[in-house]
Amino acid sequence: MPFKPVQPGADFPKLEESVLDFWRENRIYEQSLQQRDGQTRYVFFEGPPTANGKPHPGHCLTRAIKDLFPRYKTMRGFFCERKAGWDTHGLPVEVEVCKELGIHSKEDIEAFGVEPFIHKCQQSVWQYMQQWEQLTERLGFWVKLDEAYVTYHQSYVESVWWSLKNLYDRDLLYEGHKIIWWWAQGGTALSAGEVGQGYKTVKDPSVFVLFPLVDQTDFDKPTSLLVWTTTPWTLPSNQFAAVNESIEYAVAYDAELDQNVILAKDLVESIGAKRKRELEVKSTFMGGELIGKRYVPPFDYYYKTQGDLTGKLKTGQTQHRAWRITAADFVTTDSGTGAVHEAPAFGEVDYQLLADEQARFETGEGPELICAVAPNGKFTEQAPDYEGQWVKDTDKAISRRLKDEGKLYLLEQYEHEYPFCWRADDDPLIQYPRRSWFIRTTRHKDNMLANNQQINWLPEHIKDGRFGNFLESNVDWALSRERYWGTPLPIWRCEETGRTEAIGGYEEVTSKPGATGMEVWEQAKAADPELADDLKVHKPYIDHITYDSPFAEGAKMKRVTEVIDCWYDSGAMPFAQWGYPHKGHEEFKAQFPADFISEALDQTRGWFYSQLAISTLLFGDDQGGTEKVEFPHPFRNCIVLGLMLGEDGQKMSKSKRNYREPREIFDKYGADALRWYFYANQPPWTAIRYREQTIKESIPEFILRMWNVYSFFVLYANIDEFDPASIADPGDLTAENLSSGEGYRPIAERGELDRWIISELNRTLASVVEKMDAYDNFGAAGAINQFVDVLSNWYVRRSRDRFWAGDKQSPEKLDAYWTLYECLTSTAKMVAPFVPFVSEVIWQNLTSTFGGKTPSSVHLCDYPLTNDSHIDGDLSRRMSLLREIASLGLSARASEKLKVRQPLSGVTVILNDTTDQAWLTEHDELLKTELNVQDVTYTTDAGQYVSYSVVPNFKRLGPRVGKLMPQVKKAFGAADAAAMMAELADAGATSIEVAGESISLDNEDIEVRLAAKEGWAAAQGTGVVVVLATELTPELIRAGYSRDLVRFIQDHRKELDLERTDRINIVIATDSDDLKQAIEENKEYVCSETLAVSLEIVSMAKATNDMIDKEIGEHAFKLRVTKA
RNA sequence: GGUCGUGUAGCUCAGUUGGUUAGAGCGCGUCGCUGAUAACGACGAGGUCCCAAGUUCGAAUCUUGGCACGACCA
Repeated sequence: MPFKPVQPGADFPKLEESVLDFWRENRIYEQSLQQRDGQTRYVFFEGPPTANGKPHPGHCLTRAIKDLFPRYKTMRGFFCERKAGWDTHGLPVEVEVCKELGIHSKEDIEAFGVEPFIHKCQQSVWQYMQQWEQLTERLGFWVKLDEAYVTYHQSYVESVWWSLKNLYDRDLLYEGHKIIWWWAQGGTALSAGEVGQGYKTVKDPSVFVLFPLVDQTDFDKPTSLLVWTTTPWTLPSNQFAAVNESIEYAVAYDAELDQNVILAKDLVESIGAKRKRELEVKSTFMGGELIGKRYVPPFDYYYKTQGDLTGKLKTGQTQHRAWRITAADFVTTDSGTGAVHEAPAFGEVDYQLLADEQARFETGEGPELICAVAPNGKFTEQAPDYEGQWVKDTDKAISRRLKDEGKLYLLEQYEHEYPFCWRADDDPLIQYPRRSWFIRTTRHKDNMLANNQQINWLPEHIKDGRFGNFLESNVDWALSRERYWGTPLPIWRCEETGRTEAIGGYEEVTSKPGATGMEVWEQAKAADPELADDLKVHKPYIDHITYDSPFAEGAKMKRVTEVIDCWYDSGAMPFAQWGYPHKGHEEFKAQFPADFISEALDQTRGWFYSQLAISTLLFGDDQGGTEKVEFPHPFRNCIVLGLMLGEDGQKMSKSKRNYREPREIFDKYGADALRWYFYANQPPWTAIRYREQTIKESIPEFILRMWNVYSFFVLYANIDEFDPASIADPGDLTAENLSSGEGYRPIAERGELDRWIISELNRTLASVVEKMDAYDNFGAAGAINQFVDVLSNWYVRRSRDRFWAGDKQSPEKLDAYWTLYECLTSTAKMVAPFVPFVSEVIWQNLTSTFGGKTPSSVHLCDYPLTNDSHIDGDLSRRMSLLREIASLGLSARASEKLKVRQPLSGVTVILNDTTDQAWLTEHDELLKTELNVQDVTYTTDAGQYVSYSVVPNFKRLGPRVGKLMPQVKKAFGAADAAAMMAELADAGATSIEVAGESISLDNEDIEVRLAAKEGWAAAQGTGVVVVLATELTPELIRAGYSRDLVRFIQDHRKELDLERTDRINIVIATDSDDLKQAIEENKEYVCSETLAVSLEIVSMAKATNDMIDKEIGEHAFKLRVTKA
C-alpha cells in the first residue's frame, strides 16, 4: 500500500504529540532556518512575557499569532530567526516574593535583608518557567527558547546602562520631581494598577474659601476670589489659584457680608442658593482678565516671607513668583466655583501647572515647590500650628479656623471616589512629590510622532487613535523606582558636590580611579558558588562600588539608590537582547528594525511605547544620536491583539474560573483546533471571547473536514494502488513536479470538474498569499476554509463514482487521483503555518512513498505558488451557477416532499442570462446525478413557468438620473418587462419615460428578475428558476424502488461486516409483481452498485428463515446477502 | 470627565469603495444520503443592522448627537 491507512475518527491531540516528537528529534525548526540561511531576513521581535505568573489563554493567542507569520514567511523563502525573551524585573516579582515571605513594606524588606531578598527574586522569576516552555512547545510556537534573552542578565543590564548613559550625556536623563500616589504609613509609592484596586466612596469636606485680592482699586467693596477645594489640608501649601480663560466670571455682591466675591458666572445662582441668599452680579468678564492678579492666601506660613518675592521672566519682565491667579484649562464649572486652589505638591496636574510657571521664568528666578508635609504624611515645622499631625486629621481644624477668621464662605460634604492602600484599606493615599529621574521624551515628541506615522498598525486606528493620542500628550518618562529588583540606575553621585555622572558598563565603573567595593560580590559568590553571576550588576552588590569623584578632591562617587522602570528593560530589547554595543554588533545590525511584532492592546502604553520612545531617542536623533536611522523603527508592522474575555464575556479571572486552562484544550481538542479558532473566527484585534464550544467547533468545521477528504483519498488510493512514486523528481510536489508522474495528464486535458477544482485551488492560493502578505490572517483563513469546503462538498462528492469505477487504469480515474493528490498536498502546504500539526501528518503520509526524496516535513517546503494558467474564471462562475441550479432543484424537491431517491423525469431550467447555457448543457450529467432526474432542459421561452420583471441597476443609473431615481424605479415597476427585453434583444437599447423625459437604457442598466409562477414545483434564485417535472410514471416509481433496494442491501452489507471490495450473492423473496418488475428492469444497476455477482428473485413461499424482512413502499420482501 | 473601540439572527461573529433579496458557523426544525458512515448533505424558520436626527435619488455602511458595553487615561 502506498499510503498508511487512515483512521476516520482521528485523535488529534495524540497525533500532535507524535508530531512534536518528530520535530524535536529531527530538529525541524533548526532545519527550516538553515535552509533559508543567507536569504532576505524577516525580522521578528519577541515581546518578553514575565515567567513569574502562569500562562493563560491570552498568551496562547499572542503566541499563535507570533508563530503564524514567521512560519509563513519562512515558507515564502525568508530567513526568520525567532529569539525568545523573558521579562524578569519589577514590582510584581517583589510582591510575589513578599507574599511568600509574609512581609509587606519596604521596611520589612530592609529588615529581611536586601541581599537575600534579591536572591529570592531572581529565583522566583523562573517559578512558572516550565509551564511556559511546555505551553510554548505544545502550541507549536517555534522560538529559540534555549537562547532566550533575559532582562536581568549582565549583558542585558549593561546594554541598558549603555543606552541610559547615552541619554544622560545628551541631557535626556535628568532628576526632577514627580507627584505620585503615596502610601504615607508604608512609606512607598503605589503603581497605577495598585491605586486602581483601592478606590472607595468617601465623604470629604468641600470648602469654598475667600482669597482676598491684593489690588482692590477696581472695586467699591472688599473683593475676594472664591476658591474651591476638597482637600483643606493642602491649603497651607497653596501657591496659586487657577481659573479658565474661556469661562465667563462675575463679580457678585454679597450683601450680608458686604463683600464682593469673584466666581464663574454660571455658578452665581447655585452658590447663592447654597448660602440662602441672592448674589447681585455687578459685572462680568472672561477668565483671561483675572490672570496675573495677586491674592492673599489663607495661611501665611510661606507668604509672610516669600509673598513679595519677584523673579525675572524669560520675556525680560518681572513678576511675582507665586500667589497669583493663573490659567488652567482643566478648570470647569461642573463643580466648585470655577476657581481652583493649587498646591502643586499634592496633585499631578497642579504640579504640571507649577512646572509651566517655572518654565516662564529665567532659571532660578521662578517659584519653588512648597510642601508643608513630610513623607510620613504629617505636617512639618513649616506649618507649626499642625506640626506632627496626620494631614487627613486636620481637615476639620483647618475648616474651623478658616471659619473663625472669616475666610470660609461655605462648607459642604462631598461624596466621591478616593483611593486607599490595597494592603491597608483604612489608609487613604495622598499625592505626594518625590525626587525622581526622568527621560526627556518630550524633547523628541515630534520625532516619535513621525516615527509612528511610518508604522503599519493593525488595526489602523491605533496609529492616530490610541497610540497617536498617547504620543500627542507625551510627558517625560518617570524612569526611577525606589525599589530593589530591577536594573540599577547607572548614575553615580559625588557625595560632596552632588554632581552626577552615568556609567555605561560594569567594566567601566570597576576601572574608575579608586574603584572599590567589588569584593562584596566576590565574597558573596565565594560563600555561595551557586549564585548567578548576573547578580553582581544588581542591588545590593552594585551599590557597594564607589570610586574617586572627579568633581571634588577626596570625595567618593556613590550610586544613587534607585532601580529603573522595567518597561525600559523591555523597550531596550531590540539592542539589549544582543548585549549591544558591548557585543552583538552584527546581530543587531542585521535584525533592526523588526518586520513584525504583535502583542495585546494593553501594550500600547507598555512595550509598544517603550520600544518606540527608546529607539527614537537613541537612534532617531540627527542632532546627537549615535547614528541616523530611517523611520520606522524599531518595528514596521504591528498587530495589536484584542483583549481576551472569558466564557461569559467578562474579563478572564482565575477566581471566577470562567475559562478553560490551555492544557485542557490541548488535551481535548489539540493545538491546531485552538490555533484555527484564533485565526479563523475573527480579526485578531477584536475582543475575543474564549469559548470552549467555539474552539471545539474548529474541528468539524475545518480540521475534520480536511481530514475526511484526506482519509477518503488514502482509502481509495490504497484500494486502487494509486502510487505517485513514479515521479522522477518530486521536489516540493509543485504542479510541475507532479507532471512526470505515471498516468498524469496535463490539467487542460482533464475533465471539467478536475479543471475546476484545480482552478479553485490556484485562486485560493493567490488570495491566501495576498491576504497573508497584508497580515490578514482572518481573510486568509476564510479563503482556505471555503476551498476545503468546496473540495469536500462538491469535488469529492461529485467525483465519488470515478473513484468507485472498476477500471483502475482508466484515464478519468487517474485524473481524479492526480487532481485530488495535488489538491491535498498543496493544501497541506498552504495550511501548514496555520495548523502545523495536522498538515504535517497529512504531508508525511502523502509523501512517504517517495522514500525521502521530498522534504521530510511540510515546514521545510516552499509555500505553494499560484499557477495563473490554471485559473479559469469562466469555469469558476459557471460551476457556481451549476451548483446554484442543483441547490434550487433540491429546494424544489424539498418543498414538494419528493425525496432524492425517487427519480423524476426531468427539470427545466430558465436562465435570464443565457451566456453560460451552452456550457451548462454539456454538464447535464452532473445535475442528473445530483438531482436524480432523467433529463435536464434549458429554455428561454418560459412564459408558462415564470414571470419576468425588470428593475433598474441602481449603481449605474443612480449617478445618471439623480433625483429622478424614485420615479425611474416606479416606471420600471409599471413597465412591460417582456417588451423591454425584446427591444433590448433586437436593438441593443430601450428607453423609459420619466417625467416627460425619455431615458435611454442599455443592457447594463437593467436587471431582469425571474419569478416562478404559482402551480409549479419550482425554486427561484437571483437569475435562474428551476422547475421540476413532478409527474411519476410507473417506470419512475419502479426505478425508485430499485434505489431503495440498493440502500437496503448496502445497509445489510455493513451489518454483515463485509469488506468494501467483497462480492456478494443476493436472494430476494417477494410476491409483489411491481417489485419483481422493478428489480428485473434495474438488475444491472442494482448489481453494480452492490458488487453483486448474482441476484436471484424467488417467491415468498421459497423464503428461508435466515432472510430478513423488509418493505419498500407497500411491498414486502425478504432479503439474503451472502459473501460470494 | 477625556480618548479609543464595540453594538448586525437565540449564541459566536463576517459584511470589501453607500446601490434596493444583509451573510457564515453553531443551535433549532424538516428532510435527504447511506462504500468518506460514531461521518455527511440539503432545505427552512429566525433580523426595527442600538436609538434619533442629518447628508444623499439611495444608509448596516458617511456625519452629528444620545444610549449601552469594554479598554485605557484622568
